[in-house]
Amino acid sequence: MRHDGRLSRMLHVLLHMEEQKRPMTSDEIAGMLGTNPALVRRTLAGLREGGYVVSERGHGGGWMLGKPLSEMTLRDVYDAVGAPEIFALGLADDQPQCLVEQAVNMALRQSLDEAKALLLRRFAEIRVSDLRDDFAARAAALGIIPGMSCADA
Amino acid sequence: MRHDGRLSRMLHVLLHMEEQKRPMTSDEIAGMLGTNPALVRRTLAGLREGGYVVSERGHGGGWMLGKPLSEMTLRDVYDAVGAPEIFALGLADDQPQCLVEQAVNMALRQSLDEAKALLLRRFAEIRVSDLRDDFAARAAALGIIPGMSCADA
DNA sequence: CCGTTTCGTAACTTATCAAGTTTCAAATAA
DNA sequence: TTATTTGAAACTTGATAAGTTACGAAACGG
Ligand code: FES
Ligand code: FES
Repeated sequence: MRHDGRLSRMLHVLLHMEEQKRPMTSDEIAGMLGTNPALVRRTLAGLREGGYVVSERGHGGGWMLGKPLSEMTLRDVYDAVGAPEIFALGLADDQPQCLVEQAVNMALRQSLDEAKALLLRRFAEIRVSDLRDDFAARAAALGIIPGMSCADA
Repeated sequence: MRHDGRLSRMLHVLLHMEEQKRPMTSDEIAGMLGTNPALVRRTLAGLREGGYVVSERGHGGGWMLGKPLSEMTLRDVYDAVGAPEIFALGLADDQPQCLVEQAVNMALRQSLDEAKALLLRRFAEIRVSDLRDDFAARAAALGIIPGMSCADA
């Protein structure tokens, strides 16, 4: 199944945004992600509504962090990109007449809901700044100087 | 995102199959599920390989259970339908050069893997016969006679 | 044997939706 | 004014589960 990479992409962008003190344009970000600026605007628009980033138009404009990475959890970002569907697995029919199918749905829903709750709980425990810190620690251990490392950027 | 209903559908079929002692044709099953016989054959083929159902061709042929529902778990059925992708959420790039993106991937993978492990553990704990029992108990409590209740069937 | 039923399988079409693309208006700064 | 950059709408593309069509093979009845 085709998957939804919005959360993944936005986390990547936020981390790079912190490194750059200046505003980043949608074009720059699109180049980084290997995608296009319209998609970047579309997706970052959600983060702007939550105050996680701010945008400015015109000369010297672009996108900057709206608050420190330590004040955003993965859950916040997940919600900001529209709380996309988590599971590819689904029910054949949400409101079936068939009592047998209702029993199937009930059991599957319960297991899926548990897994979803666990995932969102984990997301709420992880600050975006934790990703940066983990990364910095690992890079330091390898003797690598942190920073942009993408061929596209 | 479009979701994968194979597990859900196959559980539904297995439960109905137990009620009927005679073989059920792909056409009957397709009518039940509101789908078509080719899809039924395609999906049940996986269950046949695991011995969960058996099929017979020709006059009076069709599909029957290959073992009792108490000897199949949801995990077994999940595997038999091809262990489909569980998550709609995915990574933008599985093997990125960018160290920042690697950090994002690592964090997301860990959370997703935990949720997946929990889900599959739950699936392994639930026997298909448990669904039938739950259903029967609830139906009895409501004073409903268990059996086919689908308008299509 | 022959005709019917039913699965087995492959090839093709459809529906869906995130992602990609195009386009232009509006705002901002030089 | 002119160049830059976001904002937003409309449209196309790509991927794939599901749906469809078609025909062969097997089993059975007569
Ligand atoms: S995209 Fe992360 S380093 Fe360029
Ligand atoms: S499909 Fe379950 S009762 Fe008909």
